[in-house]
Amino acid sequence: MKQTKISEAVVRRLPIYLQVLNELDSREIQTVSSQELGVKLDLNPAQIRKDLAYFGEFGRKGIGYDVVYLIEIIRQILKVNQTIKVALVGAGNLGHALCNYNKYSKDNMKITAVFDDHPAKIGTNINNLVVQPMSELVATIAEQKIRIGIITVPAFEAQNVVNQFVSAGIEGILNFAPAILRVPDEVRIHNADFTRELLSLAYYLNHEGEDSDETAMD
Amino acid sequence: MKQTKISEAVVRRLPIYLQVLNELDSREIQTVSSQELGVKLDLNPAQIRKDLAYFGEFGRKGIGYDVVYLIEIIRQILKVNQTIKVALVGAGNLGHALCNYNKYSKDNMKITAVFDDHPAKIGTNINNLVVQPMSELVATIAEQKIRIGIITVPAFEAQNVVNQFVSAGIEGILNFAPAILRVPDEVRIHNADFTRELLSLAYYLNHEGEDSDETAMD
DNA sequence: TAGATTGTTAATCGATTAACAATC
DNA sequence: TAGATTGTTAATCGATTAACAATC
Repeated sequence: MKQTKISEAVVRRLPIYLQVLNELDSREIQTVSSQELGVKLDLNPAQIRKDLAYFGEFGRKGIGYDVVYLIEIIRQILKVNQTIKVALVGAGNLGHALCNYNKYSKDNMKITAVFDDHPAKIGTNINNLVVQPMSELVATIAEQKIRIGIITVPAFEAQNVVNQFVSAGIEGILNFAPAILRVPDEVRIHNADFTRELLSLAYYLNHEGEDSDETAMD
Repeated sequence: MKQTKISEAVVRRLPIYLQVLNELDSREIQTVSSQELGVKLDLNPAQIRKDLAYFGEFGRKGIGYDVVYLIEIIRQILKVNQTIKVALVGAGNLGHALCNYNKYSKDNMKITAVFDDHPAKIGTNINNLVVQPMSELVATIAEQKIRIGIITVPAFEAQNVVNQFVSAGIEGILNFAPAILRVPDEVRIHNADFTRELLSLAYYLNHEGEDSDETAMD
């Protein structure tokens, strides 16, 4: 697998490819061209071919890509061909929601440890997992060799959880709290704060009638 | 407010600026420079200045930006200076979690209508809102003049909800279902599917020990 | 063979960064 | 006045797209 320097834009498209491919596979479609993928995803076919070509030659000229094979390849690239264990801190509604996703997910990412420091939560059951106190975080993460952590606590507690994750050796964090968090350079953090998404969505609402102009302009 | 063509990258940074500014404001800091914002957000100060300059001149040379004033300006740009009503479909755990965010949010985006077609859910209460059946979606959205919709149903039901949102005249959709959805050109859809985030995070895990090389290479 | 489609190079497009005059 | 910082132009960098030889 040749590996130069892959841009973040490329990496962010890989899970999307995986999603369509899974869909195609469940409909028992065996082969797909970059052209067809492009239509489905509103992407330029050349971009799709180029993205994949960073990692190797997976297609067949004149034919396209084998769906099952490409799924396997992208899983390998994303390192989710084996089960990846994930820890979650914050056993509220959102934490529950994410744990439940587990059951239906086709991906090999499983939440295998849940933590919360609220006494009422500790010891309760979420989807077959017992909620553990934060004091057990470091030991459990080490024991299970967990490398990814999810934060679903309120904003004011988020930085504290980040720090504990970092001490525990977590390498990647998915943060749902609406807060700006500091991590050391070697730890990666992705923000899934939905208020950001909502706010940027609001920007695109046209203000019709604002100056008595009803035309939808581009 | 001068308005050329604003790139999506710029729009996506505005909510982040708003977040830091709110934080600064709550700490009663009155003025901030692009330099300081850059440090906090790991962004180039020139980029921050340029982003803001697309919309007007809001800073003072030699001084920086007035925090309160800039918050107001960005709210105006994002069109969240008045309350924006949002509809949500899918009263499961995730739907509950998002409704609860409402209470604490400093943003002016409020979920004011919740829908679900599961008989056990209809009529129940979430955070002072009564869950309505889907049959009432069009009427309620028209009545409340709702323009943004959130989807928190399972993947296989998501496209159906999209279609109903579109018929109801919704202009922007925030989708949490792990599905690829089709919308007409005039409707905007943002995906908040957390599995995508998790998968791209997995890519960045180094594979130490894989070829007996423990060095963390950049 | 003719048609389709890949992988890849070159061209284009757009976004980020550097630099600096203006000015608080 | 000297120091700081903006708004903006020009330079750089990187990502997307077009084009096409190779080949199934």
